Amino acid sequence: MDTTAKIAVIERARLFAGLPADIVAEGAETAQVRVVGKGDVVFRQGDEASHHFIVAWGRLRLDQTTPDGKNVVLRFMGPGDLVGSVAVWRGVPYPATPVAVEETRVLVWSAARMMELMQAHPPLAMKSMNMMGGRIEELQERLQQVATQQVERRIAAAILKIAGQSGRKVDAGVEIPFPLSRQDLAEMTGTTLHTVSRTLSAWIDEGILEGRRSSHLVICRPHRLVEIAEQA
Amino acid sequence: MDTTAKIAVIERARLFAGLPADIVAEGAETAQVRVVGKGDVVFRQGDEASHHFIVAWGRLRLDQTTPDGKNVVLRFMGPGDLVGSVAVWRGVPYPATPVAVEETRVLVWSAARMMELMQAHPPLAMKSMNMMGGRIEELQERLQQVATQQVERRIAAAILKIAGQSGRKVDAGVEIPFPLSRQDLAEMTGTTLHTVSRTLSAWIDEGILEGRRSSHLVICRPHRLVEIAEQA
DNA sequence: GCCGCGATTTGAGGTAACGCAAACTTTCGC
DNA sequence: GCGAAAGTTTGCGTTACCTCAAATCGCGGC
Repeated sequence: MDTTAKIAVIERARLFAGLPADIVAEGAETAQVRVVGKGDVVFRQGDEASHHFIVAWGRLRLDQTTPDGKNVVLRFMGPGDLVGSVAVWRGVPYPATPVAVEETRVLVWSAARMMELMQAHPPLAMKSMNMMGGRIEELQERLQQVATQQVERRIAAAILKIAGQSGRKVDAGVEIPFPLSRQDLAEMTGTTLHTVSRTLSAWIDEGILEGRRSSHLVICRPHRLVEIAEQA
Repeated sequence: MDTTAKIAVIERARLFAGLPADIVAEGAETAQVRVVGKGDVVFRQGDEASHHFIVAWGRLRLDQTTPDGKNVVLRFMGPGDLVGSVAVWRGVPYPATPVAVEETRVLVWSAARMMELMQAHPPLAMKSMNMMGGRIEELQERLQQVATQQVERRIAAAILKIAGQSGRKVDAGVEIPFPLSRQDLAEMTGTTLHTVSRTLSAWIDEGILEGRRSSHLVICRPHRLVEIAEQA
């Protein structure tokens, strides 16, 4: 990937979006590129946090494993998303593991290099705070959902959120363009894959979804899903 | 409260901790003070985010209300904690309501004034990012707890977290020095006050806690609570 | 094209926790 | 100091969801 391609990626990333061309170019020049194969990890939970990453192409699933072996999916990340920065700033080990759910390319900066960029260009730091704020809001919303809503609503909300981030219009409705297993949805919503499977089966019977035994889900009736997600 | 007193407060606040005296003094001079009576709010969820706050004395409970009327306690905040900043930076309405659980004093900065401070003193922005990162980690941990652990463990973890933040040693053990209702604990852990009451009753019978029908909880056997919070 | 393994579906039974309800106790306003 | 209101305890029936179990399907490897 040459600098021109990197600039194209970075411009779309929220961290650099709207900033002057010279800052974008400087960011692009100092970035390395890394290819992460499907199923491979960018880094592992517990590793010392030494680099910042931005997703260029592809899709990552951010997993957090508990001491007793359970797994939680914190979020899915796509092009433009920032990975690892929180741990780098705080000087703590990465708290989760990003796994590629399809072949993915990431841009990489060392902690020191990104620190230089930020100190040279305060707007970068402001954008970064803005993005961290977005994460906080998202986490607060999910905490509220898991704490107060029943499983069916949480699953609906999770699917809608992913569709909103990554969905693509196809003739049957909105497609989620990467493999999203029942297990993934279960670990996003704090339930079991059995319950997810039952719930999706019911929705497929009602014509809300398509994708039985298939890894590419299609939402046929998004409005109905929204109703379920918001039902009292 | 005069500037000297404000400086004393700000020095202990994580946002200013360890920074040169002149920055601290400048922060103190530009801060207003506001008294918030027990049960009163600093601002309301949905208000336009116009000011940053730091708790000087007292204790706040950060509540988030859902469209269908349920309530979640996002966190308790004490001296040194930053309130409202995330929403100000993002330019979105405050996403939650801080309620004083005892008489509380807060320092107040307008959005513009804090922006000036941050731009004049980059270390302030770095500290702020650091604190936001802490919030993210905390929220991820709680999400994981609510999503994977059963109620008893979550209640134990919530009590331990509050004790760690605000607990005071007394001869019977560690006391939580502000009123913490069963309802509060229920809304922190995503359960009902009935379940919290039953659980605490059992723990009081076992001698782990004291504080039946009293608003000041005392943890007599913290180690036992840790075991419960970590049990497989 | 066939086989084996992982993902999904579906069933049956159990249970943790909820929802409702009522009694009781402490706190707070007057 | 008294009464009302708020917070807490406790019992009981219900249920949403989990756990265990088995059948089925689809995909990748050979």
